[in-house]
Amino acid sequence: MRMSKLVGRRIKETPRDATTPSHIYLIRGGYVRPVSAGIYSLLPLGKRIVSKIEAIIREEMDAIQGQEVLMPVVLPSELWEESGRFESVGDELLRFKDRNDKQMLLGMTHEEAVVQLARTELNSYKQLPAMMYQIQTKYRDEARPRAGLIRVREFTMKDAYSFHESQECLEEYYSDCHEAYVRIFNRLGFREVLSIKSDAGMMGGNVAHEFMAIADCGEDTIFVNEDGSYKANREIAKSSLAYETDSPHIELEKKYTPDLKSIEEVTSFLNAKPENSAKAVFYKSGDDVVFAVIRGDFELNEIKLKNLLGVNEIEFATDEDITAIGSVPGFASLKDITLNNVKIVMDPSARYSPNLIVGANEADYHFVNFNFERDLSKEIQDATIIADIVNARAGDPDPEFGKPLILKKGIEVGNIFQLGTKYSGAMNAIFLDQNGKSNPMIMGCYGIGVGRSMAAIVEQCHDDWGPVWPISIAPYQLQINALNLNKTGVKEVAENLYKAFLTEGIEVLYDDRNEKAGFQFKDADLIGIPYRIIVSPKTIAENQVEFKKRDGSVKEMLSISEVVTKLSTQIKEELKKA
RNA sequence: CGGGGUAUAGCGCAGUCUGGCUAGCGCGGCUGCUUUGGGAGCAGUAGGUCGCAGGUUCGAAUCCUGCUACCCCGACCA
Repeated sequence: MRMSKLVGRRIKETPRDATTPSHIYLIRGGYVRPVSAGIYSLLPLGKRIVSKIEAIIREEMDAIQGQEVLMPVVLPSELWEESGRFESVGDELLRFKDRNDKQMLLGMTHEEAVVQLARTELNSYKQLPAMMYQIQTKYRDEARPRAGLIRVREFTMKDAYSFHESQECLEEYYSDCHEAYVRIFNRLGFREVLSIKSDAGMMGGNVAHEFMAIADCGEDTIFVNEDGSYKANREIAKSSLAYETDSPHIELEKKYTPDLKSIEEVTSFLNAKPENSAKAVFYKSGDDVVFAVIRGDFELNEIKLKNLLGVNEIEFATDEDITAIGSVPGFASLKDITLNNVKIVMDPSARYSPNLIVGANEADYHFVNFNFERDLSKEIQDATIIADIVNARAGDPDPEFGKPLILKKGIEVGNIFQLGTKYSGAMNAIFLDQNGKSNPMIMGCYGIGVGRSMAAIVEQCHDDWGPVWPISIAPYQLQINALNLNKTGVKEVAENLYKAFLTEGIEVLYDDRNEKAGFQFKDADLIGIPYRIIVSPKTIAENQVEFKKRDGSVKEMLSISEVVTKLSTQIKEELKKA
């Protein structure tokens, strides 16, 4: 390709709206252009990258017996009514009516569509296992798109769905797919992608993993220990603290704490630390008040609490709710509450830490030296569920190896779920087993965000001048810069090299504009092509060209006669490895 | 959905508080000449519904009212 004709200009100044490196460089480098909030067009350079990402994904999906299909973006609502998601999914599902007033929607994921295919095409155990995948546009009406291509409304996603006759078969395939994902992210050139066990969320099902590209602008927090032997996301990460269970129980005492409600106020007034206190957090779940108790230095994790209670929604309780169970807002204590319509959940941090400061269930008073087993009635102790409901914290020991936890930010570039029969059951996707009996197919689903991967790779692979594309997905493999095109010989040499590399099958971007060196180099840095050669009067005087790698690892002179063979071979070898 | 911000040439911005001639600057575009190893110089030239709609005024980019779009923080998020 000749730069003089390449569509998509480079921009010298940082666009006002762009804040993260991937957003800035993808705009400045002429890869993508915004169209509306969270909706982008791909320019030629961006499209080439995306196509290469897709090609790698296809190879690996095919390698695990995936069969590519293509399902519609626009779907009738009935399908989603069958699964129940037309009701259960919120406003991120874009619903609209066609001219016949028929309710339609834009697919944000394709479980329903693929199950519709599976239930007509797959009827017998002899056809299983089977996996269908597609690379297709999805639409999610995100409340707040952000960070360029990281969180968008319209995006391309590879989504795959597998069908099995048994849980064992699903688990085996799931593990194959996990391995395929590891290969994909390696081949795409990511520096660091962690696979993390995750909460299944709205997809339903049991086992799930998220593939997190580590990056400062990531929206998700990941907890890992120093050597990576423990890793978990915020929803499931735990820390294991040792509690001083042997400490002697000091006498319970009631203290006057006028108008002091927050942990901060109470503990500093009593000259204690937050970890010497317990705090109560009240929620309403259905008719029940949830009385959650955690140690004062922790934060409550609502997702853990919701999972524990087996509910999708909880809301904060009102003062009236709290009063109704015999407690006092701001000075709440488990002591002396009524047990009607109350669920008590206590985090181990509060349960096992001795001599805590807690509310006295009386305005303006707190207890000090509260101890669970000594100071609560048998009924209340028995009614208390002891469970992990707090956020893990940096520096706390991990629950498996006791090593300090480190927090990292990640971008979710892929995820895999063992769905089970959630969709096949609801939508009657059954098969006949060897005994002629009908069973719902057991499903798995597997996603990768294509555009998000491109952005996440920029987050991991860039310097102060622009992206440094891995060769496997670079828009071109080699760039030729010709300096002083009007000086004798430069143009001829550059043109000849351009054609020779093309003949070798190398993808070349040739800067054939008569621009100054600095101008060309800055542009080249923004385009981030891994191999670069520079032809100028100086170099051709020695029958040479300069060869540079974008990552700065190589800078050397090569003779014009050998450069084509040498670099073509090298590029092909590198591509083979990826 | 809550909080904050922005909207003036393709891009980045000034001008708005305190209304006043023909709305400016830098980059980019086009023409010509010079220049040529890290975003060149000179000269010329094109490019604007000042986000939209009302209102106040002799006069509105500027003041008032309503609306829209986009960005940031949070909530939410297969």
